[in-house]
Amino acid sequence: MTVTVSSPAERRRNKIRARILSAAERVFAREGVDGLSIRRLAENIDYSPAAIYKYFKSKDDLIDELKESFFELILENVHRIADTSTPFNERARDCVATYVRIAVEKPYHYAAAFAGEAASNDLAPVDDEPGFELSKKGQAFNVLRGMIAEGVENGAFRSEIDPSLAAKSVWAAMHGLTMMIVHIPSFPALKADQATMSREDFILFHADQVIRGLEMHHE
Amino acid sequence: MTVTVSSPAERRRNKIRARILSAAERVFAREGVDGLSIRRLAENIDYSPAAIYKYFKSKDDLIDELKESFFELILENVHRIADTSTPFNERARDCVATYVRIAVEKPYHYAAAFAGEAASNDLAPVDDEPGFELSKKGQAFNVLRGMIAEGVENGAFRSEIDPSLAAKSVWAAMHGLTMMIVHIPSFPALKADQATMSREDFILFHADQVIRGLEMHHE
DNA sequence: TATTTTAGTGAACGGTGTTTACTTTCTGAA
DNA sequence: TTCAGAAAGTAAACACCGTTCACTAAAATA
Repeated sequence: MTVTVSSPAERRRNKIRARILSAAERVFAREGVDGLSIRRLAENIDYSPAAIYKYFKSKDDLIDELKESFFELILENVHRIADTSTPFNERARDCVATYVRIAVEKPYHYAAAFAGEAASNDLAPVDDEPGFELSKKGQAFNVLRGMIAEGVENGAFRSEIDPSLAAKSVWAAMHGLTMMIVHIPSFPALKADQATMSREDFILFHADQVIRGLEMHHE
Repeated sequence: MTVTVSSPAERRRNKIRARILSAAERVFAREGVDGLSIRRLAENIDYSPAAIYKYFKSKDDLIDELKESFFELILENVHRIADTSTPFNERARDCVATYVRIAVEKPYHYAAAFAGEAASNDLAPVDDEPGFELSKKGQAFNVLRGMIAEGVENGAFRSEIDPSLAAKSVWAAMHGLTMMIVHIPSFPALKADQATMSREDFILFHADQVIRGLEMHHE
């Protein structure tokens, strides 16, 4: 059925590319962007430093690929939860909590993804026209926006809420928690303030707090 | 009244230290950590690179001082607002909005302050015993916590709220917005999604949203 | 088989933070 | 005032970094 879409040469090339990426992934996950140098990487895979440049335009390019597949991982997990049929509030909370959880598991990836100047084409455009390649980050944003729109429609959230705007606010709030944990490994425990709540619980607490901001004020 | 607490030599030394810091501040504010190199800095003030090391232990040390005085600036401004007697909700909102506003004015400072591994003694201990030097960041946190405690006491916020915990959540939420703006200069406007709301308005919207999460749920 | 493309390399360029050994200048006590 | 010792300042080197370039060797193509 599938026509031979790749020559042997091409497959060999992709294999080496993948080997470079996987070696890079390994050291990047452990030591971050500063621990990952082209020269070290080349040494690891027994190539000369210059060889890397036959496969990647630059170090930044290489790292961009690591970040993109990291967000692919987040997106997969969030999607899996978003597509279940558990009660709405719980589902929404689990989605945002999962986002934070996975991000925190690879702190260097997450921090790097939100460092530097931003490519400007970085986050989500509103429409995903077919054929228009949307970044994984952008896709994740769209899942969130859809979820909030659902909440507004079914009456869980205040009716005057603009889902696009609210999604940005919610994203920012969860992004902040993630960055805090990434930056302060003991968070939410502080120095003289030993953990009154586990990190897991705090993530849920924060998610609840954020969603509460969207809810109707009834009772 | 004041005894001569500094010798001429000492004053001369401090002057040069200050000159180094101010030159560093200038280029750091414009070009960030990557634009600031010891060698460029030395050139700017007509010293040899090695001379810098007579005044600062390392480049990181130097930058830490820039960050600390940046947070001093934030703290001053937040304090000024926290100490007014405008209505509580408005005051709270203005505090957090001001935090974001000032941070966004010096994006490199803010980003650098929340990059890397965190010194662990970074954020706030709960008690400020006299004689214990609290970082400016820590002091800012304490202002926020006090504010939330006030809200709980006067019935504006839900009574079951733990001010310490809630302060961490609120901080995280505002931190996230700040990071978003710092990272995506056009935020909250996205690519195919042109500004439906100005940045100023969005900051207030987000602040409202966050505070709403703390409020009582009455009608 | 001859030719062109591709994979891979060693050496260099220009940059970085930092240390070391050295000289000069200033300062504080005898 | 002189003189020892501290402090200020430096040139040169060390050990890195990302990247480019001219080059060879190997593989693919015609």
